[in-house]
Amino acid sequence: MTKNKLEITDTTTGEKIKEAARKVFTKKGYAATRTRDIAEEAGINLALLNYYFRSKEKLFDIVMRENMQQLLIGLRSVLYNETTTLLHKIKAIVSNYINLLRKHPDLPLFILSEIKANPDKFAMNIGARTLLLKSHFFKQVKETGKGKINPIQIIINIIGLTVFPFIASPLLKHVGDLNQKEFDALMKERKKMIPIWINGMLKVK
Amino acid sequence: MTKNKLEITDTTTGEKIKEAARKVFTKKGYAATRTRDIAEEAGINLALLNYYFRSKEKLFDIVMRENMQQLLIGLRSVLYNETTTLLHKIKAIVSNYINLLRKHPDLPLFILSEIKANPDKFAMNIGARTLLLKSHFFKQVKETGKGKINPIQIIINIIGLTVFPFIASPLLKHVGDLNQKEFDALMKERKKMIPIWINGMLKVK
DNA sequence: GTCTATAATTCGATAGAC
DNA sequence: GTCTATCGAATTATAGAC
Repeated sequence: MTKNKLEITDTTTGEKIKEAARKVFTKKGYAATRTRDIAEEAGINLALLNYYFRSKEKLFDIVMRENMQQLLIGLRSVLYNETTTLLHKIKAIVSNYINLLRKHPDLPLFILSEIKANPDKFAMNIGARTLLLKSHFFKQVKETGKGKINPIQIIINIIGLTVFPFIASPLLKHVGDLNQKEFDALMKERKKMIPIWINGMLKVK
Repeated sequence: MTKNKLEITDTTTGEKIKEAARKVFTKKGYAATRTRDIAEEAGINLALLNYYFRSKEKLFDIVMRENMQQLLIGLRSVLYNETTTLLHKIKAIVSNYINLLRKHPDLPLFILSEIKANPDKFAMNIGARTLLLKSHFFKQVKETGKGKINPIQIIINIIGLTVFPFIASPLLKHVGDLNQKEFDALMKERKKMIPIWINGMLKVK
């Protein structure tokens, strides 16, 4: 939730290639990406790409690892803070992720597609699981819902309400007849509304 | 919301190939799919696939068109029914889509990925837009929210809460430590809960 | 209609000069 | 480190026999 690694503009050749790879992979997915496109985007030669990263797959793994880290950076400090209210945490999570996704709208669809395409590669360390399940945040959700609602459902809703519009943006823009500016305004409004909606879910019934 | 075209088991060779193509395309995406895989899945030869459908892309277009239709079948009759309440419509939409997605969980991620990869190909007829915007359902959402809430936000939420868990299921199963059976139980529960949550959103604030 | 064999192309990766 | 040129594998598509 702090600094944005995806925006560092390093000038070394290796970094130039990685940034080009991130851009092309994220836009087209692993299978549809040609290493030639990455080389062109980076303004270097195809051979040089293999010189630096040995193979398409190794380059992909590095880029993807950094993408995942990007999404988790700062999350722990929010989830495990024992001095803030649940509502405060929800506001922080939603607001920070919407800010991030407005800068990198292709990220979630890309990551979820690649996880589905290769679940074993992302057979994540138990850490990702415990990060959520052992957190103070999770306890707060459980307590606030007090047996009336499965906390997992609330987690799904927070993430879904936040992330889904970016995943479906081409569709939403079309059926909702929205241009980029209007879409962006909707996302800004959601930063305010999602915590209110979630709060309602925790009290309903 | 009625019959399920994806489940028709036609015995003609053309249909066998189409069903195999749907299965492989949906699982792996267009770029990662090899026509050889489709042929093998269909139990026929690679040459025969081209004999029937001329090219990988033409076969894909046909399958995708049917997939999209599948998602819209029966929707019009719900959206334009002037005799049912808004809550009743929401229940019908959510329940029917969750039922469909439990049978075809890969469908949304596949379709949204391919739309993003090739937005021009899906430059849909104005029909898809007006189907929603001119509907009685949309009027009801607008009225019920009475200026306090943008109806588009509510639409996003209905679809997002319904579809997102299927898009993110590999991730959810991992971080939530859920097996398929538990995941399925959550989705069943959401059929009941989503209309309640949406109802809360329409009254809040 | 269905098959085997192969042409034609694309793409990841490497050899080798500078 | 960086380039040009090319190899070799994979893949779509087709030719031609049955």
